[in-house]
Amino acid sequence: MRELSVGEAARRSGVSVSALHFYERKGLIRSLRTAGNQRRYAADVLRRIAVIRVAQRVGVPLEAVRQAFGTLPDERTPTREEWAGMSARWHDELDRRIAQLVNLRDRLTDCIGCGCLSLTACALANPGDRLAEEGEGPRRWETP
Amino acid sequence: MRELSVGEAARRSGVSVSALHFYERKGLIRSLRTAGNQRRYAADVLRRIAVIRVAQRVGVPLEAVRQAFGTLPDERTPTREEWAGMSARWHDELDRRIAQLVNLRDRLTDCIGCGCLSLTACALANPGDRLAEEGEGPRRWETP
DNA sequence: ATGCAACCTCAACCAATGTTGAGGTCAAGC
DNA sequence: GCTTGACCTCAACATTGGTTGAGGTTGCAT
Repeated sequence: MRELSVGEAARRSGVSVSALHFYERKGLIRSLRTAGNQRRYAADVLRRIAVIRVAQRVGVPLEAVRQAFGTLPDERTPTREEWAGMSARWHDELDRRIAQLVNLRDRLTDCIGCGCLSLTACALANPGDRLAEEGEGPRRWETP
Repeated sequence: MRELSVGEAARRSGVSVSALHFYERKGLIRSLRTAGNQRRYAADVLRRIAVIRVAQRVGVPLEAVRQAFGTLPDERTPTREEWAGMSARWHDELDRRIAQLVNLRDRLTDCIGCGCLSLTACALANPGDRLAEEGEGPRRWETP
């Protein structure tokens, strides 16, 4: 079975049919059509959906994913190397998110220790504090 | 200055006045009113807002924060011990989120190694895989 | 006592991420 | 060749987390 119908893609990926329609409208995935106008997906759609799911777990908006997908070929199924490149970039993004959360956790520990949570001296509470704000996560992705 | 107006609270916390109104409507913060019906916040509102901001960074919905706040006294400003208890629970939540992301990152590394991202054998792509799904984040919070 | 910034409420709107339903078509097995 | 489940489009609705604006009031400084 070389091509997938929406229902098959939905079952295999774990997302709903309506979500697949939605992703297509948003330009995240692409389908060929049968003579009768039914969607047929190339196998790479499952990889794309997997990436979308990872993205959502780490809080990256779909629009940023769409842009990331922009680096992949449009008409051709991406090569393993092209996917590996994308995956490496995701790995870096996860590294940043993890570092951010660790930082946050450690600051929170400090705050418990000092009893200061949210007072003016506390980095967590003070949005002007560059150390607390470094990163800001998804924004890095949207404007790299 | 014992009590804060909305404008002051907004400036000190870094969130907008309209967001404060919104949090109040949602039951996350509480205000006293002057004779002329203007809001006056007790100092602990800044801690609450700080917690809200941390929550949003790690993807916890406001409703879950509201429930967490339910453990704090309603009429009285919480004691340091009560805040410390909440902070400790946040610390645990951050630990879980961090563990989850580390897990995800390492699985992604495997996928780069094997070139499998999103194929049926891949844990990231297979939602039925309990190892990949463990945690699921905020849900733990909503129904603890 | 007056002016003006800051405040009030309420309703409408926004964007992201989908879901639901109506009304109609396709395709595969009996 | 007919039935039945899967599919199509399009529009409306849902939820979260707010913002914006209209129309009116308060309170601090002069």
